[in-house]
Amino acid sequence: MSETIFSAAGFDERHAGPLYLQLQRRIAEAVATGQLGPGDSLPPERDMAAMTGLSRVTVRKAVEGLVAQGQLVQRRGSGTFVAPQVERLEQALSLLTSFTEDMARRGKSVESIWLSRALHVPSPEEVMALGLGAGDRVARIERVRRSDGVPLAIERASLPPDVLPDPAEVDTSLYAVLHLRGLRPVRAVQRISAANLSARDADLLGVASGAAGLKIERIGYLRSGRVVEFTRSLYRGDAYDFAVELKLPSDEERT
Amino acid sequence: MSETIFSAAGFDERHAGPLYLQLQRRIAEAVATGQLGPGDSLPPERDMAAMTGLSRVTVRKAVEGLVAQGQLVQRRGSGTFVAPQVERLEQALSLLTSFTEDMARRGKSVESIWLSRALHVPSPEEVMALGLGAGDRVARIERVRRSDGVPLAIERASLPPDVLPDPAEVDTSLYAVLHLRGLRPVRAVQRISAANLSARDADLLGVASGAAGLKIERIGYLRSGRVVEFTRSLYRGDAYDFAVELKLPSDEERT
DNA sequence: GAGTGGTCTAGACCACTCG
DNA sequence: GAGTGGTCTAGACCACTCC
Repeated sequence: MSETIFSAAGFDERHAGPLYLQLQRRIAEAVATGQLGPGDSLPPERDMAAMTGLSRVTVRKAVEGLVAQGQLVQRRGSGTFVAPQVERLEQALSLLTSFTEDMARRGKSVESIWLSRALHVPSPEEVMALGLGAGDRVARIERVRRSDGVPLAIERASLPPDVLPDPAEVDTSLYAVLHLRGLRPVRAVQRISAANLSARDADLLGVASGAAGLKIERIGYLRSGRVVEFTRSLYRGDAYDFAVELKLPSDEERT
Repeated sequence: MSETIFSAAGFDERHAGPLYLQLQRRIAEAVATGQLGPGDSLPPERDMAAMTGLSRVTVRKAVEGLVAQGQLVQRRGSGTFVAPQVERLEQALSLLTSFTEDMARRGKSVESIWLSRALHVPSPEEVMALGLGAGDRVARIERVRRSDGVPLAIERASLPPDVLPDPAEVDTSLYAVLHLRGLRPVRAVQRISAANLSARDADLLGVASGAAGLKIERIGYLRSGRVVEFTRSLYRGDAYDFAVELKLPSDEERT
C-alpha cells in the first residue's frame, strides 16, 4: 500500500518544487483519498527516508508541515499517525450560556481539569477590566474544558473577590455558583479573534504547537451595569464552530 | 546591542530545554522588551550561529517558530526582521453590514484585488448551500480585501446566477449591487471558526504560512427566505477582532 | 558579485514508549 | 532493549535581492 506513496520514483521531475513539499503533497493526498485513514500509522521516519531516497531531515520537514496543519500526529517513542477525526461542535454565539449548560443540552459529559482556583494578585489587565481598587485581589478560575475525554477549550475567568470570595467553591459550572449568589451576568460583550496557540496552550489542548485557536474575551455585566466577569478563552479551531445570526442594521445604527 | 541576545554565554545551563528554544526565548524577550523594535533587522543566520556557537540549522529552527507566530518576518535574499505591528480592527458581528460600508464608516480606504469575478460550474458545496439545479452555473466573486494597503481578508462569495447574472458588474461593494437589484439579504447565518492558513491563502494575506486565520461562512437570505449569498471568508487573525453582544437566553430557548 | 535566506545531506546522540 | 521521534552538527549548493 505504502509502495506508491513512498516510492523513490517520481521525485524531482523538474517542475515540482522542493523535495519536502513533493513528499508532503503525496502524503496529504493519501490521507485525502482515504488511502491512509484516521489512526493509521506511517512508516518510521528512517524507513520513509530509505524508501524515498531522501534524507531523514527532509522527511521530517515534510511531516512537520502536516503535523502543523493537524493532519498527522507524532508521538515520541511511538510513531507518526494520521490524526483522528474530531467531531465539530457548533455553538450559538449570541446567547449568554455557560459551557457546562451548553454541553449538557447536547448530552455530552463535561470534565474540568483545574489549573487554578484561588485568589491572586491581579494583573494590570484584570484591574482595568474589572475596575479593581488598589490592594484588591482577584478570584481566578482557570481550567481546561473537556467533553467526552477530548479537550476543547482553555478558560481563564477572573472575578472581583466580593463576587466570588471562595473560588474553590466552583465545582463544575461557574455560572451556577454565580446564579446561587444572585450575581449571574445578564449581558456580556465578547471579542473574537484567531491566534496560533503557544506551546503550553497547545499542549493543554492536545494539538500541535502553533495550531489555530479561537480566542474569545468576554466581559459580563450585572443588570446594574457592574462588571462581574472577565474571561479569556481559547477554543480549538478544529473542534469548534460558533454560529451567529445577523440582521440588517437599522438606519440609526448605520450612521 | 545584540551582544547580550546572541552571546554564546548562558546556553545549556542544564535547566532550560533544547537549545533552539533557549535562543527562541531570548529573541522573543528582546522583541517583547523593545530591545528589538518593529522593522529592526536581525543578524544574518550565519552570524547568529557564529555568535551563539550554535549550528545554522538550530538557529533557523529558533527563528522558524517566531516566524510562525508572526513575530518575525523573513525575506529571502534580504534578511530577517521584526514584524511590523498591525493595527487591530474591531467589527460588530451581529449586524449584517458589508466590508466596504464597514470600512467607509471608520474612514478607511478599501481596495479589492480580484481573483475571480465570473460565472463558473458550481462545486457540490455551492450546489447544496444555494440550492442550485442541475446545469445551473454560479456567480463567483473572489477577492482579497485591503485597507490602506494592508491585506485583511480573502472573500469568496457565491451567488445564484439569476441574482447576479453579470459578476463583472461588481466594482467595490457586492451589497451595493444587490441593493440596486432589490436583492440585498436581510438576514444571515454565520459560522465562525479558526484555521491555519494554507500557503496560498497566507501568501495572499501577506502572513506566514500556517498563521491563524478566522474562517467565516455566511449564508444570506432574502425576506422571502430564499438564499442569495454563500460566502466563505478568511480574516487575518492578527488584524481582526469581532465583537458580539450577548444576552441572557430566555427560558424557552434554554430547554 | 556579495550577501541573504531556502533546501538538502549523512551521521550522531538523546529521551521516550512499549513489549 | 529495540525502536521511535527529538535535537544537533558541519558543510554544501541554490535562488533571490540589492548594490
